[in-house]
Amino acid sequence: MTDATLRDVARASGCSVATVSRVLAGTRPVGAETAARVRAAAAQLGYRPNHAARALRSRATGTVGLVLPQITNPFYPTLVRALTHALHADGRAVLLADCDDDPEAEAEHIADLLARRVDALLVIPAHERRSREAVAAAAARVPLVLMDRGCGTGVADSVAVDNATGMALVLDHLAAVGRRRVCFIGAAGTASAAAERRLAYESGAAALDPGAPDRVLLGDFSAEWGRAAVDELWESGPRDGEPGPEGEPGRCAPSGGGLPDALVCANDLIAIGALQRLQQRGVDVPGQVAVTGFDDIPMATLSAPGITTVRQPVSELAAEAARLLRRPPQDGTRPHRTIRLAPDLVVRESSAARRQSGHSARNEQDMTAQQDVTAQQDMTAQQDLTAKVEEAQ
Amino acid sequence: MTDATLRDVARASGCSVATVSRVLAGTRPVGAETAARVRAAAAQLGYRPNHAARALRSRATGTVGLVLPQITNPFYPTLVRALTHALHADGRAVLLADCDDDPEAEAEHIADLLARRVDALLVIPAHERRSREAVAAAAARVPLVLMDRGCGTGVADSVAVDNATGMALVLDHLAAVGRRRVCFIGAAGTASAAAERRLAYESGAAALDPGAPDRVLLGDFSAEWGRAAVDELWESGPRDGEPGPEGEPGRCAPSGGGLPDALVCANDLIAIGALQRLQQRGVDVPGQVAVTGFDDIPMATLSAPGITTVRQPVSELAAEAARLLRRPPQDGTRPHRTIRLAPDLVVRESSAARRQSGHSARNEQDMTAQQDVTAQQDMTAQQDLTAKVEEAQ
DNA sequence: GTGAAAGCGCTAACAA
DNA sequence: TTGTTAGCGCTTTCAC
Repeated sequence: MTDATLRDVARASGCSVATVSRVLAGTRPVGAETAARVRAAAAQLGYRPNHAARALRSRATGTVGLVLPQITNPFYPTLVRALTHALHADGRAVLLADCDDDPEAEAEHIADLLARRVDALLVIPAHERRSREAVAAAAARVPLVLMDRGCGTGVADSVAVDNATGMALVLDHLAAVGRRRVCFIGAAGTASAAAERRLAYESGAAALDPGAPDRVLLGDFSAEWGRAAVDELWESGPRDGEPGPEGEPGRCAPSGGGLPDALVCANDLIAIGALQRLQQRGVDVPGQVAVTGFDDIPMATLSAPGITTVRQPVSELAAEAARLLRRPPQDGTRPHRTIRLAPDLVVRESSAARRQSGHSARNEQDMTAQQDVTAQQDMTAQQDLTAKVEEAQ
Repeated sequence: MTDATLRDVARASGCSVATVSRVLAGTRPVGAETAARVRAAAAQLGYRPNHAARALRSRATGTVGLVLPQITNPFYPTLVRALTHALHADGRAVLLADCDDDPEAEAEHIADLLARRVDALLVIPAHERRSREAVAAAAARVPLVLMDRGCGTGVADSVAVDNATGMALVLDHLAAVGRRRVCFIGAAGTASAAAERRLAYESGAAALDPGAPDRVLLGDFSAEWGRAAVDELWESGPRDGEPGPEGEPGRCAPSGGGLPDALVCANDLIAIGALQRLQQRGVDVPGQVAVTGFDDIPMATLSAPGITTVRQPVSELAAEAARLLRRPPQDGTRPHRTIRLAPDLVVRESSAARRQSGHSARNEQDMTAQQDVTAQQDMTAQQDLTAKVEEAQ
């Protein structure tokens, strides 16, 4: 049994295909009675518009391409979920492409999606530099929004978490629970998350301790690195009490000797690895050392103790991306928008104040430091005015 | 600048659109020289076929719908990755829909995907019973493969892990490392994973201990439940040494008293919750109690100790699903295929042999020897010899 | 082996 | 407000 077409509906309702099209697409005003008749006939025949025909004619597929570096990155599923929901709410379907962190695969996927005539693209670039060419080329053809990561300057609109604010929330919190000897375990490189979080730490940590900004260890965004960093600190770092030698920058170089009382990790994976290795070494978390993460991936709740972290405003990020894609196509080269949304701090046991040394059996008490909604909007608006924003180098 | 069309290529290469189409689609034999000329012209113009037009004409979109209950379920990202790769290798694009565990949303997404003329559907049903209607209706219109979960009998082809084999691997392994007093922490309900894993435990555990098949606790597939189950066992269960009262079925009812020396969990989330609560109670894992999971989600590696678990053969599952979708459409009502693929056991520290136990398999003795803080490696390679199917990775 | 022509189902001009 | 007409870019008969 073949599907009903517009013509079938037209015949059944006794009017022309054009009228039926107008009723069903809501493009033009149509007489109430006719409209009713058309709708009845359509329902009766179980009419389903053929998107392929519609796409061919109207040059719009109602489809958005979503290009990810690796869906197995633990932060992305949440984001993908929010994005698909936001886009489906707009009546758009989502074509998914996973690039396996390979910029060449990414370029191919982008080309394929373009050939499939997606109306727009949402891209989390696989590589800060090597993704740029393909992304820029695509952005010239369809509306394109970069998410989470950047890929050079002035390529396209972008939406991401405000890393600086997030890091500031962490540092404020650590100060409030009396931590001073903080140390940053981050990721090397110039990608936005790595660089911005590191810079935010370096500029904010001085408020806790003059030596803190120099206590920085850089690796990558993995649990493996979190473990290694703790080993580095606890093995080659100066012992508690004895004044340490002046360390090189890039190593953890406590100005007054002693081990850190808080590890600020650039993401949750690092934090999980660090936490794990601390526990294996018999270090009490949070009793002796607090540990914080970034992103609030599902695992951050599941570890024991749960990890204090910065929750990315996933729904808002998705909504903002969807909004950018809804905007009418550009007349000429309007400057790109860079939208940064303020995150929340989620306080869990890994950063509890020292006296309540942590084996509270209740793991689920996430205390969300609720961020003022107005402030967040202001943040957005403010950034909107700054049309062009340079990536931190 | 508008895209080049077939006509453009035809003009540039001095032949008809039909010929160009045949060259580019490879549908019919074409003179070698003409073909070369066409290809050159196409490349020169940067020709990209318009999929919408192609779809309209050939009634095939080259697109597959992937319908998920919740992409945030930690097992799915890996599966989605494998599926998209397998499908992209076939030149198909993937339309993604996330249903938020809601069968009604699922039905809508399926209808939408059908309206968008997907060539086929891949569905992980949100609900064993309530997904059935929409799935069956869709299966009547396009090739449809169920993955991971079922939804009633005889609805469509399906591909899933062989839960029975997986559970048998776990029980064999526990026997080999000298565990006898095993207890199952599973999920209630009739959904395939829940029911099959439970049944496999019940029929396989007797080999370890006559009372084992009755030691079954049922909740859901969450870490929360894993924690609760441990509380139930350690609080209301009989103390070590004292003979316990005959317990009701559904509770853990050790026939000879005493706490379990191994917790067989129906998935990794339960295992993570159980492990966590055991540690909070000061129970040594694996010293006193072994813990095993199922699925091998990323978190299973990240916990300390790493969790011994059953790794789903994700690439093979994806390949098999893609293969089913490639098959030509059915003539009449051929019976549906149900494909079950054997998984591997991944031995990690959570089930290491106790040092005092004298007679364990060689593998596990090696394991024990390596079990210091730095031994974090999966023992997959060795176990592969025991497992019934080798991974093609 | 190649070309001409006829649509796939729909929307957008242009008339009425 | 409604109908008529012309395609969107492609594949696929059918001729040659």
